[in-house]
Amino acid sequence: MARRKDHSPEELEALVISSVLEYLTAQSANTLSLRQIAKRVGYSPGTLINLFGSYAHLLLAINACTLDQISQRLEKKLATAKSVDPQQQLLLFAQEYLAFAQQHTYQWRLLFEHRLDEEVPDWQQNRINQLFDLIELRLSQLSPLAKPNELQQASRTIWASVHGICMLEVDNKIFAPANVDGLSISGAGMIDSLIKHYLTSWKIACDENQITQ
Amino acid sequence: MARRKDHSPEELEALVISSVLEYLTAQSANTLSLRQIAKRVGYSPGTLINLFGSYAHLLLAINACTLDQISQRLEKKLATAKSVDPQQQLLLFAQEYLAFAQQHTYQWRLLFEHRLDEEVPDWQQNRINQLFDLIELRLSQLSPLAKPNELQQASRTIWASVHGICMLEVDNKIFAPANVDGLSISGAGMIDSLIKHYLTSWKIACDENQITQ
DNA sequence: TATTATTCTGAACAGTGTTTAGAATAATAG
DNA sequence: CTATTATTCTAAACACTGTTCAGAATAATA
Repeated sequence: MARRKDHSPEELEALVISSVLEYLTAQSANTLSLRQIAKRVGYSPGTLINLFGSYAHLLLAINACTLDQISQRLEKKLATAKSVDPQQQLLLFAQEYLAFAQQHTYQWRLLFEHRLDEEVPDWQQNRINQLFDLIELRLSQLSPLAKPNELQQASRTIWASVHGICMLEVDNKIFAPANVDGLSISGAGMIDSLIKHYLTSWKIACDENQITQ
Repeated sequence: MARRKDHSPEELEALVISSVLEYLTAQSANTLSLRQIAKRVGYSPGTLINLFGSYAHLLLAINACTLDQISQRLEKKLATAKSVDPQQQLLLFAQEYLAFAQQHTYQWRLLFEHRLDEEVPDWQQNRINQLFDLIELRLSQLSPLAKPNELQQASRTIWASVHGICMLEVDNKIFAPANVDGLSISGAGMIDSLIKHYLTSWKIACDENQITQ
């Protein structure tokens, strides 16, 4: 038994990825398995290992795809808001990130649940750094005299915070449907609050810091 | 083979938990298994399942323990800082949370990596709500006229953000040792930045909101 | 002492990711 | 056109996983 060549390696990889992405629209990645995926696309487990290297690397390929999708959406969002002020842009940025997490919950979770034992691959770190750059650019517009390390710290702080809010939101969506006790606190509202308050104070502090020197 | 009764159920449970916690000081929970734990404590896998219900519930028992440890540390920290102002207390609170995450990295990660398919158990939600209450109390001292939903939103926003920063810190610690490119951004610095800027602006906004009504 | 109840385990089961010998086909050479 | 080489793929085996359960070994009780 062998040598079917129904699909080229590239086609098969695309087939696998789209099959997994479809699965992740309805179910968590930890109910998934290599054998299951193999059955789904009509190939043997060994074939998928030949193609991706291992099951862990297959999932990594999914994550690469996810990271691309996120980058694309965020940059597209910013492109439609070139005329609004930097703070508003950062808010749109964060809200778009939250929207992706809400719309592709299981896919988004996989991106952070699945860690290799090795270091984070370069391409992944590059993608992430690219996103940080987008944030830093807006921060420097907001406070033109801010020092590089101030920009770096602020961008990291904001991104980590936004990410934390998204995690809380996504977890609650799955495990605690509709916070019943009185008012429900939405992720969007929290992001609003975070960006607004953090940035207004940060801007003032940066400007003051500049004056005193 | 059977009926040893070397340990009472409570003793065995404690033995298992301490054994796992020790393991987690050096290695991640996803390199662990029920059979491995069973071998480690000298009982059969079935015995541990009889005791905890399932492997997932065994890990849940670990997480219960972790949540207790965290609560205890945070409350102890606050007890030693009764005279400092609320904002400083919140800062200490967050820094202590970060410190725990840094000192018990794998144990802390397990708390969030391991999700049951069922809802979050009541006792876990209660523990978490208790921590939120500690935050809300300080926020209400900081801005005595803030409305309940303002307090709730601010406490959630702060906690989610602090948590996000801790995640970033802990991931980098494992996967990207010592950010090489120029200055390294510390989690402690980010938490400082977050708490300071968010709270100063939040307090002002709450007070202004009160005046206009 | 005989009986009942409890505690525990070994073996089996269905599942997992991964390795590998070799079958089946395609591409190439003579 | 045939023979050889190269490629593609899979089935079977391996070592693991969590979980179930009949039944052995002991404790408690009658």
